[in-house]
Amino acid sequence: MNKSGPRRGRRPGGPDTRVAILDVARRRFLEDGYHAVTLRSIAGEAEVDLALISYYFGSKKGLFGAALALGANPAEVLARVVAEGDLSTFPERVIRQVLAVWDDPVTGPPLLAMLKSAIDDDSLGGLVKEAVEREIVDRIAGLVQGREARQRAASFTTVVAGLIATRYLLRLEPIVSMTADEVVRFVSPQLRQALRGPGRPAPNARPAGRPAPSR
Amino acid sequence: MNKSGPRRGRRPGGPDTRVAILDVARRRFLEDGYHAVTLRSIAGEAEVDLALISYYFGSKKGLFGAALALGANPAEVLARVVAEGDLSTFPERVIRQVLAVWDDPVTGPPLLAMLKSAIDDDSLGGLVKEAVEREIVDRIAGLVQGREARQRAASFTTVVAGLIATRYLLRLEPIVSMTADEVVRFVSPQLRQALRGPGRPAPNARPAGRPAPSR
DNA sequence: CGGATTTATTCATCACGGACGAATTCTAGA
DNA sequence: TCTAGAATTCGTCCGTGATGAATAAATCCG
Repeated sequence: MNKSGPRRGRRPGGPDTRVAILDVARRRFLEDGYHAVTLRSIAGEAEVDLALISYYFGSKKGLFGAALALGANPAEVLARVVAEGDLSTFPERVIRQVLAVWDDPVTGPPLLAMLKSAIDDDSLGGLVKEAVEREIVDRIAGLVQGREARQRAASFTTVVAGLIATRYLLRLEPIVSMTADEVVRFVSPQLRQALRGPGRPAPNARPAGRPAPSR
Repeated sequence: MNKSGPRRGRRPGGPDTRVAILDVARRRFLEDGYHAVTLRSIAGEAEVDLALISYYFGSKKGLFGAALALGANPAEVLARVVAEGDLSTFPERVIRQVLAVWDDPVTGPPLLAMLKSAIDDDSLGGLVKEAVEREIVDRIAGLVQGREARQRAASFTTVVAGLIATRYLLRLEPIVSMTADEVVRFVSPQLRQALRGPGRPAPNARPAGRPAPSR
């Protein structure tokens, strides 16, 4: 009966609400993906009023961004891989590292969620694109050093992107069910080939043969 | 004031409603992507009552599936590519075909939208995944014929997926700005390598060096 | 200490989207 | 012609993200 007590207004105690929300949000987003998660469910789980989310983060996207800003950026991972070992084993090391990170149940889902949301939201996509260009392609290009380094680095990135796309985004068989060793065995030759680059630069020399099927 | 006339009920004339809906739906989905399109807007544009969509297709997803079942499926494209020419030029032909379709301002965007939609909705992703496995991987596997054909076909698919992911999904430089010829030059070696497969099966032989960074 | 201000919280709604069920009317088949 | 089913419309439900007003605690400042 007691309709009582102060209902509205600030509740006593320190405002750790913000981090509570962020905490729950991060976990939920990474578990279930952006669209599947509802703000109400986050608010409920964090034992917080729905409006507080808007209050602190403005919008669902804002919350998502804030939640993802925490930890796990791929650039560091690459940096580590690049740093250790020499160029001859680079492809294998990259694949193993990619698999280690993406297969890991704690680091994988965040990356996946980030990637997915970057894909369906163009503004986020732009950020990812630039980060990848700057932190990955340019870095690899610096490594390979030779003519057409940037294109070769990009080819390399393309193959890695394909691996990620098929194994984690699309979950394509038989890629998904391959062991790490198998993936290394089947994919590293392509990476190596990419680094090596196409045979002769052939700036405009078209030896003979077909003049490139004109379309 | 005449509130009049028969309002409810079946309207006279042949029921071409179903295809009308499908028509609009297809275009809209491919233009704007799954989430951005609302059933109400489709109904409006098709000059049809909202409930008719449920009536005919059950749900939004049902409509999406039905809309995509129509035409422009990549399987046919592959089939055409596979049919003509011999295996030695297969990689180049695939790349050129992929570029032709995805760069085309009329066929490209639809595919892109479809892909994006499939990525952020898992149930749709499942459909795409199965289609790709069945129509692409298995088909290529049938072509290459040899040991580990399926894995080699999958590797091939991975490289193609990478190309699509970087050039169209992520729009990564310098991939996006390459001409078709450049793409062919830089990517086809990897495709060829993928078809060839890794050198020796090497079931458990690990030459020497480090025993694969254990984690 | 005591008001004024800022910060945190709750409640009440809004507008919109998808889905459904009941009612209605037309078409087709016996 | 009578009747079963197909096609169509309306009204409504429920869940979603977002926002504004009201309220109360915390903080600042003299």
